[in-house]
Amino acid sequence: MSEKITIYDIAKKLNITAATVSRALNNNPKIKESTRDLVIKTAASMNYKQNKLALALKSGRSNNIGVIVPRIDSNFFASVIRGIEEELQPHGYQVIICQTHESAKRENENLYTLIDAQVDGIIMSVTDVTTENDAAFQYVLEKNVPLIFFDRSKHIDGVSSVTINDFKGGYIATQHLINEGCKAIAHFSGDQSFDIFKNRFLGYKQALLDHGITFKEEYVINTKSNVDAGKEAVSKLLELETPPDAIFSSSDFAALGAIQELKERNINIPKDFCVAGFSNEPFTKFMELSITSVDQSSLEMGKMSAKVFLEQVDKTDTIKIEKKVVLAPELHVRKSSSRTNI
Amino acid sequence: MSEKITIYDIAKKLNITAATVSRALNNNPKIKESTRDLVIKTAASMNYKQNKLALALKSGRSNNIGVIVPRIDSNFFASVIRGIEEELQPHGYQVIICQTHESAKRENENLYTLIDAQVDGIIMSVTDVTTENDAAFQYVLEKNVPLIFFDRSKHIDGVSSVTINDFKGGYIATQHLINEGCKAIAHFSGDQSFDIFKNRFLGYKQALLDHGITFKEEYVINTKSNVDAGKEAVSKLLELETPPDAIFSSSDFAALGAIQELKERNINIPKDFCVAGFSNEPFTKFMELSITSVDQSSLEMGKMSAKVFLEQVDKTDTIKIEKKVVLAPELHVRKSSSRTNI
DNA sequence: CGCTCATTCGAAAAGGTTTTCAGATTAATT
DNA sequence: AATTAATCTGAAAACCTTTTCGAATGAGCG
Repeated sequence: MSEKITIYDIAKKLNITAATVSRALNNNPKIKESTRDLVIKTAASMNYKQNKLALALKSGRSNNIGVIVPRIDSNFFASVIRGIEEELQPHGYQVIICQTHESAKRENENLYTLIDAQVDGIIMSVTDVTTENDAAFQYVLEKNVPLIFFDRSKHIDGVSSVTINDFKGGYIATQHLINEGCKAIAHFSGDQSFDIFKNRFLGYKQALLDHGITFKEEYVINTKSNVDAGKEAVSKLLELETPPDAIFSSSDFAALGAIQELKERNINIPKDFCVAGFSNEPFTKFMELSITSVDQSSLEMGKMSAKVFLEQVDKTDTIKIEKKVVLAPELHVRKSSSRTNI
Repeated sequence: MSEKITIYDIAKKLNITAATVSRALNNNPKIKESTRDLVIKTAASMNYKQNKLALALKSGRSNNIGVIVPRIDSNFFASVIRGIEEELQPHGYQVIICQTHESAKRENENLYTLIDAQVDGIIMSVTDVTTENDAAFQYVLEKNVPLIFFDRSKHIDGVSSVTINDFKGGYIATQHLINEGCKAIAHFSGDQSFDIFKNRFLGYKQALLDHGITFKEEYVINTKSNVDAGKEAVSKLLELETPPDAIFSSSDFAALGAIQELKERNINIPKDFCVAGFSNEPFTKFMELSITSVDQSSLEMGKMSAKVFLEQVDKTDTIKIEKKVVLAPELHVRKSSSRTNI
């Protein structure tokens, strides 16, 4: 167990004071070149390491940043975190992760815990958009800790956000289905209290409108983001008097469920039915019948969130700049909707 | 911006000293019941929050734990991290993540950075098993910081590890293929310098031996863990004089590549050729032709690693207990190898 | 020689908590 | 009533760094 050596130890050895050592090591200009060199050399020889905890206490900055996500074992969130880590690591920040598991209570706890741990910023995708109780968020803002939402965001003054253009995502996916000759396009919508799902829905609607297709309320089904929900939903659709011939799903998992159910019923994809999903989950491209999907450029979203944080962290002004970054979605056309390629 | 209030502020208000406040808040038994209540009450009323950085400096414990993985956007690593976070969060630990991107240099840097940040422990899957240079690891051990390897481990005295029984994983997968009637089973092996891949290979070999099938060197192909590598490898196998009728792949991705290539060549799976992979990646069960795979119980691995850490963190003894936990693998039989179900 | 000014460094406080040692108060015992 | 024991609290050190303020030294100049 190597003894902890401090700047006092160095000072004692050189018959100077700890203050001088500190200044020398921090390149303070008011130190003679010769003493600086001497200090640096002996510090190295004594194997001195700065105590980051003492520095954190003194400066009030922990050099940690908190990231809160519903869960980490989802490709999307993991990719975003990867982007954040890669962008922030060169700046000396460490990334602390928290999971909410879609619980508003956990989300609150995580916020308070991170502030208690004195993180220098928080990047998160919100779990709880419905409640009006912003207390935890206001607490963060009071402490002047930069707060950045990504993907799922909430309208709070002073909070920046990084999202993709979900409206456009919904639009181009739907437009693509129309271009492939689909006439009756259904939609699996997610929880409409989230902006992301609402906007995908609105994009879908607008695309229909722009191409002269009348919107039908019964073609919109609110589904959870899992395979079984997709199966159920498509079953309902097929029971309609005039069933659709395509689905734009807000979720890749629900899209997969729909495809499985359609195959079960011997409906030919994409000849008789097209499907497009959202998120570009890895499995969509691995399937034998690969699934068309809208990519959210998750890695880029993470990096951008980190950049926004870096911009805000040094602004000591109380004038918070609220920045809204919107990334472009990208449609990956695959077999589940490629009639032209057949 | 709410003013930071300290135990001194509470002390002043109550005409007592900060020491008493500290003791009262920490349930020190040598404090009168009445004063304790009073302190707790006024602390709450003044909205006091303990300064974790000061505590960390004083105690030398940061309440952070570092996790180092090659990358986070892989289902396996993300799941393990999820397990770690869920197990440790109730104990007040925060999880800091680092990525190595399979670079030995980055791995070293991460180790030093985490120690500098005074984490209370490190849980990692090693990137660099070949080099003899253990300096960074020794540095961690010198500081008496618990170090736990999961999955990919390295033989270092004093380091605990949590792995699955890869030998058994390879054995049961191969045995399953034999039971399905396969006579000539090939193997996609990973980098043999890693124990995990070597053991899967040995399990494969043993299963052949136990069932009277002669091992053929030319049936073993060293592949990277990606789709294209699997395609290439299976192509080589099919060029052999007596090509195999099954593959046990150490990687799900390579298994997928093999399947794609086999289909391309109109070889019927599983009737004429069976495939089994390793890792139980999500896509293996989503495929139309779902892929048999060995599950690594990643979530459990994470939780177990965290538990081992908790056991070691409070042992102030210098007598380090080196604990080796081996979890049981589980074979998930799916269509790519289920002849009996057809 | 005396003054100013720049340069370089030291003393001490600040950041907030825990903990050891000892002192004070009260209660119990003789 | 006096001594002892038990209980409670205070003072100060310790954790380690940065930073403000000011002091000392020496050079340059009148």
